[in-house]
Amino acid sequence: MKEEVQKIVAESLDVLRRKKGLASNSREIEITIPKRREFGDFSTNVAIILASELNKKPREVAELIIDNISIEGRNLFKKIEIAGPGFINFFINEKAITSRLMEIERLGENYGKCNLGMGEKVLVEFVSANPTGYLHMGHARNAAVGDAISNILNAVGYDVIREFYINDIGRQMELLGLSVYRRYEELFGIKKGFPEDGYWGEYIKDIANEIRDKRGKELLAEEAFEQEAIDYCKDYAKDRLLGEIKKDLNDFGVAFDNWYSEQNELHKAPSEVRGGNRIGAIKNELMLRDALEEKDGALWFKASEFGNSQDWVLVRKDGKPTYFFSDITYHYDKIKRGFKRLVDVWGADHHGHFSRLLAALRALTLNDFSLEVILIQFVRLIKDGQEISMSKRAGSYLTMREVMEEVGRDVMRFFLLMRGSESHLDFNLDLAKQESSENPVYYIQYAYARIGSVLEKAKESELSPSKEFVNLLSLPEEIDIIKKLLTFQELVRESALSLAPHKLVFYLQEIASNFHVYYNKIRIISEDLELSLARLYFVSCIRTVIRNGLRLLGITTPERM
RNA sequence: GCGCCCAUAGCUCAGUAGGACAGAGCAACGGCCUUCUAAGCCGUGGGUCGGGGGUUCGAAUCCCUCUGGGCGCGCCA
Repeated sequence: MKEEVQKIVAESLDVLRRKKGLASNSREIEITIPKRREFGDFSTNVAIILASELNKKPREVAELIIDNISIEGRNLFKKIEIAGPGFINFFINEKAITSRLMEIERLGENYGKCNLGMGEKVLVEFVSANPTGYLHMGHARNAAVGDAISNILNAVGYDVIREFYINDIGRQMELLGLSVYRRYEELFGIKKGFPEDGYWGEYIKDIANEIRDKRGKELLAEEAFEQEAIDYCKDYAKDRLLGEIKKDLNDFGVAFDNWYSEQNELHKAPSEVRGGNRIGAIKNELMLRDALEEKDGALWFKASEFGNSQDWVLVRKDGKPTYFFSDITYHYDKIKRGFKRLVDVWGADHHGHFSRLLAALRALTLNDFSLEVILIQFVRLIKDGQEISMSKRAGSYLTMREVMEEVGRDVMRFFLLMRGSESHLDFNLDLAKQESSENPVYYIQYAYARIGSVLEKAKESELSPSKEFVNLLSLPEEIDIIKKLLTFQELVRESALSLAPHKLVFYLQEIASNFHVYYNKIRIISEDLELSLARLYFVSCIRTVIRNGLRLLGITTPERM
């Protein structure tokens, strides 16, 4: 509807341009929905903007624009006003509004979708947690946001691939293996001292126990020969923990299209580019571009020559590549796989990584791509009004699974999506556990279920929603809700453009609230048959929007509550 | 020290490609179930948009500066 208003104003400007030779402005005409009812359904500031260019008074310009609006345009509006410093306010005809319900009904599940992305491939990488422990609430937030963004991008016409990068090689994995092995030794009374920067969590002991149950004391070895045993522990623990991660995410309702193993894809897989493995190929590429330098026995990327603040090590003294190097190769590979648009969801503590990664990709002379990184701020868990402290290394943290079991998947997803990613998020366990109106998830789901219940009731009396009488919908509540329903498509687009699912959350809360108010005030099924049919049609459209919105967030829509 | 993020009602946060008297939820208090689900609704209060400058017809939104928080600045990831 907004586009139509925009078009009408644009046409008027065209006419003016021809008649009066007004200076053309290439700027897009801004149409907004005013906050205040007195300012109409749509408003534009073009007259104010143009006034200074034309050296006329804004209100005079506004009058000219209004005078040249087409007949067709006039039919859409009930009233057009000039207000304040020169805003033009448009008031839409009620009939034009109610008839739009048909579009919602016709599109059904597709209402809200569009073809903005035109089928372009997008790779959304998220969670990508190291398989060294259980997922915690930070990962959960990352998962909820990454998944919702994927859904939203998909809805606006992108071809989305969800990918999880498995960091299954490197120092942290070595530490994991060693930690498990030391715990294993302890089971046989051998105490060699636990690595200070190892993994201290209780789950390491559990894994050690499992290994003992499987292999007995077979793995015990003299210090000089223990590497093989440590490797075994490492692989065993990795498989175990990755299995847990996959299970958690699956139970959370996140389905990755691709699990990308660093070890298999970057170290083992041969490179398509110039022989060797992928990571080796990147080294060659960077060498050719004179971006590398040997120093102190390590290999450095001269990032400072590519716009970053300092140089970084790519290959350690011991010959092993750093995480940075792997990540460069990984992102290079993403682009080579045909993705021109990359979206990464990271924990906020990784923000420093972004510019150096860009510098490296630039050094590789990759230009035709975009990398958008969503930095997720931390989650604080609040229980009994108190913050629960968490430390991954020490192993003292509430896992994603524990919280999910306590509050349920829908509540968890919703709470994690309630805030903008750049805001710290307080996850209030006390509120999350409440099954009442104070819990916003239930509030929205309840609106959905209530509508379903009304439709059921109607069915019993053999009434079914009908578009035939939508013109009877004339209460201000009805008109207002329909107007809001009609902004859904644009809202989805906006959420996609800003990669911000929380906008959808707020929208759904408003729609649900509007419906509950309406429900309490207005009888849907009444003596008036035609009006009843129209209202049933109306509420079923509300239900469609709530359903489509919740689906994008990955939240279920229970038929009964 | 340098860099990034944040600061809006008692609490948790929306609103930031500038727009017309600043919003929601929670918390507090008082009401509403013989009528389509009370996981609901109605009513009441509550803010120098961290401080100070600047740009603009117009600033919570843009620029500068200060203050107070969080995070980063590894041959960890």
